[in-house]
Amino acid sequence: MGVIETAIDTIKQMIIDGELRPGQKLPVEKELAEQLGVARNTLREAVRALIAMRVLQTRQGDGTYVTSLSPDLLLDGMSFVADIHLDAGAGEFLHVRRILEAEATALAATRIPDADLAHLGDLLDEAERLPTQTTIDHGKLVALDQDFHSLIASHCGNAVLAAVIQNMSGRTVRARIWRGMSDPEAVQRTLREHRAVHRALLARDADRARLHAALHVLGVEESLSGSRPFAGNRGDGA
Amino acid sequence: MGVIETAIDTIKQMIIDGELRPGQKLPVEKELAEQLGVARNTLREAVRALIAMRVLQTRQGDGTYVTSLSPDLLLDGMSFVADIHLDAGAGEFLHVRRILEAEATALAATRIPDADLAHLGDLLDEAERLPTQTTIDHGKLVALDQDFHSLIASHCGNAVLAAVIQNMSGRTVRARIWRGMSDPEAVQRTLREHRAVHRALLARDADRARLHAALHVLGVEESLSGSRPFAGNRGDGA
DNA sequence: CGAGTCATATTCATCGGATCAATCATGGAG
DNA sequence: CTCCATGATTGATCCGATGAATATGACTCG
Repeated sequence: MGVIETAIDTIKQMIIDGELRPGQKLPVEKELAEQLGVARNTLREAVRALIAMRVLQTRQGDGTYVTSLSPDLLLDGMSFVADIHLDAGAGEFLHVRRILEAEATALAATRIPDADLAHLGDLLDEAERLPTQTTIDHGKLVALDQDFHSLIASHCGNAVLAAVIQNMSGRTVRARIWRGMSDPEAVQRTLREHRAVHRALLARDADRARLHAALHVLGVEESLSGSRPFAGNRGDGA
Repeated sequence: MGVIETAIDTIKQMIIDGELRPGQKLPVEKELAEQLGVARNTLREAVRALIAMRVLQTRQGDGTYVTSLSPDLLLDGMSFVADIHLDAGAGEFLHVRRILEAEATALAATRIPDADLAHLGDLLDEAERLPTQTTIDHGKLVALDQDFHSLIASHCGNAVLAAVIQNMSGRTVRARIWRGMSDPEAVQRTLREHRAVHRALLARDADRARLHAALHVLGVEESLSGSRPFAGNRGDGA
């Protein structure tokens, strides 16, 4: 195994063993490099890898710190994975999202505060006020959609579950889904499904919430796979 | 944003845009560095970060290549996240695993080939033959456990789902779970649950398989949270 | 002519050092 | 005591050099 890989694993193990704790400052580059027996430049590449996976964080002029290591932070690299598989694996990601989101919505039914339920209603109101005749403001719709699902997931009582859902469909995927809804009717149907989920949550009915959430994601899956094979096949060219 | 972050995102975007495809060779370090307008060492740190997330792969003396980008490859960094949260968030990871594994097992009930069903039976036979009286071979049990669940998940027909499940509990987590089973009875119970899942799969009964899989993971959750608060609290010392 | 072998070139891996930039700590001025 | 300037600390970026692994092409031998 390469020197850098070894350095990465050593630092990882120091964290797993509790030798390095969240928020703690690491030794300065020069010192840590000597401690691990590698050159400073080599250590930097190891640290850089851990920064990329949100394990470490550096502040120039100050030092290098261990992040909070919270699941939502560490799992947010997954959205890139989802983005890469726009073409082939989008359906598989959506299927996982359907499974998780159904359960998370059911869990949220008995956990989400009234204030946030009201806020969900506001989001739906805002989405429905957007003009859907000719020019659909996809950017705004995507943002509202993301807020809607994100707010529900965040109240499922499980931070890991919420984080995985959040990252199961990255920005690119979500944007593409809404962009595919050139048909205003499809947009309306999606908003109706959101309403149904909201009503189930208002009734604090976990089973109904689960069903409507699953149905909603399933609708997206089917609209992607079956309906319009013409949508966006730009092939491989530029 | 830093120079390196920019370089990372640029390469990422090149992949998302299809400019770089799986298996394709990147320009040599010197050339790519000039193309991105950074020093070679800086580019190396960007490449190193992408290597850490399994997006790129280098072969000394040959070049740098884009990996297959398959979900199981890209998602396997998640196991480290699970390993980090041994103490606090183990239950939350297990809950997600329960949700996903129940569904994956149900899906596998109608998809797994007969040959693999037989192989599952062999794994269970082998586990039951292990002596459980005094010295429990945890390493072997962990390996068999991992093989059992992994084989089922791999036949759910969804590579993303299988990959997420696979990484939802890393090696460290799984080892700790089994190590916690100092009671031979707990081991026996776990093996009985495996048998139940296997029987449901043999009967090609998706509903039964889903229930038994969920119950199995739930049992692990409950044994971790409720039963023995004395287990392994070595605190923060060495 | 074909297969195996070896020298060479290419490429990444690692290292050490140099310079710049951001932040912090210290001490003095008001 | 507060505010600000200055130097010290630390990471960011860059450059160049050497080592190690691989591929490529030429060469030899059968």
